[in-house]
Amino acid sequence: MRLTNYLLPTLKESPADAEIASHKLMLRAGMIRKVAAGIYTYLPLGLRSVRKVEQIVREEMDRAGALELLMPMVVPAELWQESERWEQYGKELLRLRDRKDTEFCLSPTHEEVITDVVRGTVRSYRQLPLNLYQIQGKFRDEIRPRFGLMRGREFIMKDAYSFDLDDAGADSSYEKMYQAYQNIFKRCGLEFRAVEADTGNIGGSSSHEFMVLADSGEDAIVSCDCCDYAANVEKAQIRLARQEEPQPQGEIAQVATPGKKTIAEVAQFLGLPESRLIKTLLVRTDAGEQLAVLLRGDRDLNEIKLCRFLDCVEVEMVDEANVVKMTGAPSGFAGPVGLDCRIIADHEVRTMVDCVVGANIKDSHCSGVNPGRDFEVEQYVDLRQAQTGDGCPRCAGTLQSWRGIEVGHVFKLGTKYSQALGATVLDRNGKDVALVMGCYGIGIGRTVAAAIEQNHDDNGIIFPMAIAPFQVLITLLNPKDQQVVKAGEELYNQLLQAGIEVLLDDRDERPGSKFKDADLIGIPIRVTVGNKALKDDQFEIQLRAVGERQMMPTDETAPWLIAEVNRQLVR
RNA sequence: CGGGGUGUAGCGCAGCCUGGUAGCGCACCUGCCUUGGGAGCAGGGGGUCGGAGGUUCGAAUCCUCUCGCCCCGACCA
Repeated sequence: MRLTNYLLPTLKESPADAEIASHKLMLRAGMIRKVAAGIYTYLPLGLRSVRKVEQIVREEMDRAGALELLMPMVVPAELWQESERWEQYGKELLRLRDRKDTEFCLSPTHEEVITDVVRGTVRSYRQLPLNLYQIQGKFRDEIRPRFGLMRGREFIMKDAYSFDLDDAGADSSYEKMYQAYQNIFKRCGLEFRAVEADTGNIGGSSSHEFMVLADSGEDAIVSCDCCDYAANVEKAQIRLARQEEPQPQGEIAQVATPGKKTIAEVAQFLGLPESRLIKTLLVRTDAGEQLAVLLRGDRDLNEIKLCRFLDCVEVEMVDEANVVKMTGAPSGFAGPVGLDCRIIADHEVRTMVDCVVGANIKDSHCSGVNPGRDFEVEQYVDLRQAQTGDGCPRCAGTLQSWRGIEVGHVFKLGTKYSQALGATVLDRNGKDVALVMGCYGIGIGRTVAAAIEQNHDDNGIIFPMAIAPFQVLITLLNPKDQQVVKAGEELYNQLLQAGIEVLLDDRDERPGSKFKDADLIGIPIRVTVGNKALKDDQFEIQLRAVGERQMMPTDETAPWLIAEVNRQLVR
């Protein structure tokens, strides 16, 4: 492709509403343009990267035995009513009516549609296993779209759905997808982790998220430094520290802590580490129960673990009026001693000795407090958020925490949708059996964004070869110099014939602008054709990731480039 | 949804407080000049100042409403 025939609207400055590197760079490099909040046009350069990821996904899905199909984006309400998600899904589901006033939605995911297809086409266990996928635009009316393609409302997703006769078959389908995902993200040149994930309120068994490691990631994950345990912090378990029988020393005593309401304030005021305090959280479940949750002062509550333990969908902090009602004091001074409600605590609290808790009296805390002696805990549970330094639940190793961008998710669905929609087959015995399903998603645009997040510098993007919009960029320094044009075009044609994706910068611009654009758009290999080097029959080669320039005889350049492109693809 | 902010040329911004016929940089067009890291000079095009209503002789500026966009939001006793 010649740049003079291309649309490459690069920007010197980043638009004010872009926050993170990938968003800024994709806008500046002319890959995307915003149309509305969370809705983007993919410009030619951006689309090429998107297509690269799609193609890798397609190849690996096909290799894993999945079949591509394409479902509609506009889906009748009645399908969603059958699964009862029409009511459950909430505002993320964009609903609309046609001219006959029939209700539809823009489908944010396709369990209903695919299940409908399968129930109408698959009758026998002999047709299983089946794994169907599509690569399609999805719409979710996110509360807060942000970070460009990272969290858009409209986005491109690969979603796959597997159907098996039984759990063993479903496990095998899941394993295949897990492996395919490993291949896909490896081929994309990403540094990632597959982590155990919370299954959310869909319930069901296992689930893994594929996380690209990046500081700007919206998810927190932990991984073990010894074994391969890795999990989303929402899910991460923590090895129990060895417990010695606590030996209470002190006597309980009320201390004045005027106006000191937070853990940090109280700890500082009393000159104690936060770990000597017990944090007393008063929460209310969605069923209306109010209870106290205790944690070591320097720990954070993992609300998902709490919900799972309490068997509820969400909990909220009790409001000020009810804090007063429960404790007799304003918020900031709640403690477990003498508290008249159910009390549960994180395991760690059991080992704490002579600690400080709220006194349930305004401007007062109690010191010398000991669990078991001074108050009763109904149950000790794993409730805290895992963090760096915590023990691995699988081995003697230590957990390390990271930020991650969720680019893929594999999930065992069970029979939720097949039962709701009546997707059954006859088994060997001629008996009707509900299909066991799995679903598997990959955010295509997000994968491109994550790759940029992970591969950029101050000057711009540094694309991994596999998803670069072009593999080689040839910059003609003096496009009016016939020698330069001739040599450059010859190389260009050689590369094209070899199937290399090459972009020829034949614009009549100053060298500086061309180099800046080249760095910005991040094509992995750059060849500079200038009249000086050409006098010695040489081109200049520069790898975007490395930066150093090297001279190369013109007749050796094409073969070298072809080899280098392939070398970087295999990696 | 709550809190905060913002909306002026394609992009980045000033002007608003203190009302008086809209400006800067980049980009774009023409010409000259220049050509190894976003050159220079000269000329030029482009704006219903997000929208509606109001106050006023006069509104980008003040008031009311409205829409868009951005940021933060269980953080904890």
